Amino acid sequence: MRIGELSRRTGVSERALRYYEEQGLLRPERRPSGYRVYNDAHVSAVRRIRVLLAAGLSTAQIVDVLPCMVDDNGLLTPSCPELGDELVKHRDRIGEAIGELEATRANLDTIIAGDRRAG
Amino acid sequence: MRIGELSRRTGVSERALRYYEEQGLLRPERRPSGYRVYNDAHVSAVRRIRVLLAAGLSTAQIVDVLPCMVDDNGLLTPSCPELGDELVKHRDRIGEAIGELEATRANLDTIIAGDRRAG
DNA sequence: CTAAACCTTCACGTTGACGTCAGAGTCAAG
DNA sequence: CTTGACTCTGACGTCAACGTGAAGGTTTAG
Repeated sequence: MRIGELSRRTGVSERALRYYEEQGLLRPERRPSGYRVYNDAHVSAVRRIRVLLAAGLSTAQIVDVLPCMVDDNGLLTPSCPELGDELVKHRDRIGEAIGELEATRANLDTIIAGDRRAG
Repeated sequence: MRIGELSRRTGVSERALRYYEEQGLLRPERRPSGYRVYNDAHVSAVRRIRVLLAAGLSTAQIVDVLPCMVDDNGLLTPSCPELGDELVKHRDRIGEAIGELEATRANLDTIIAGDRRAG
C-alpha cells in the first residue's frame, strides 16, 4: 500500500509517517518513482510507535526499543532485556502518577462525604 | 522561602517555576519588591506537578486536577471554595485522568508482557 | 556605605513532533 | 492524451515546556 492508505488505516497523518521514516522508525520500500510502499507489518509498527509516543517515549527512545520487537506480532524478543527494563521503569513512573491521583481522589471522596479531615 | 530555595528544594529550575505560575499552576505570595514567596505547600505542589508532567499530562490538564489535590493533613487548598458540585466535577476529572493513564499503562504492560495486539 | 548574591520582567532561542503550503512528478481512468 | 487524485521533496510555521541572556531593582554580609 502507499502512504495514503497507511494513513487511513492507522489514523496517522502522512506528514507524521514521513517524519517517522526520517527518524528511522519506518523503512518502507520505494518504487522507481520514489513512492513509498508499505505492508501490514508497517501498520502494526505504526500502532506500536503511537502507543510508545502516547506513553511519553521520544522517537529516539523508540528507535532503540522498536528493533527489539518481532515485526509481525509485536513480541518483545528475549534478547533485549535492558530495553525491557526501560519500558518497565517508564510504566512504573506512570504508576506513580496514578497513585498520586488515586490518593487525591480518595481524599476528595472523604471530603465530599462530609468529613473535614482525610488521611 | 524565595524562588531560589524552592528551586534547590525541588530540583526544578527557577525558569520552570515562573512558567508554572504563568500557566496558573502556582500562585505564590508577593513581597512589595515583587519577589515571589513560597511555603511548604508549594514544595509538594511542585513535586505533584513534576510527577504529572512526567506521566505525560500537559500543564492545561494539570491546571484542572491540581487545585483539588489535597495537602499534607487533608486540608483543602484555598482554590476549592465551593464544596458541592464543583468538587464532584473535579473528582470526576481526576477519574478521567486516572483512566487515561491506566489505559496507557495497560498498553505498556501488553508490550512488556509480549502479548499480541497492543494498541 | 559597597559588593555580592538574589530577584524582577521582557523577550528571543531551542527541541520534539508534527502542520501546512508550494511546486513538481506519478498514475489510473476516460 | 488529459484530467484529477495521489505522491514527492523542501522549507517555513506551530505549540509546549522550558533555556538563556539582557537590563535593572532588592537584600544582606561586612
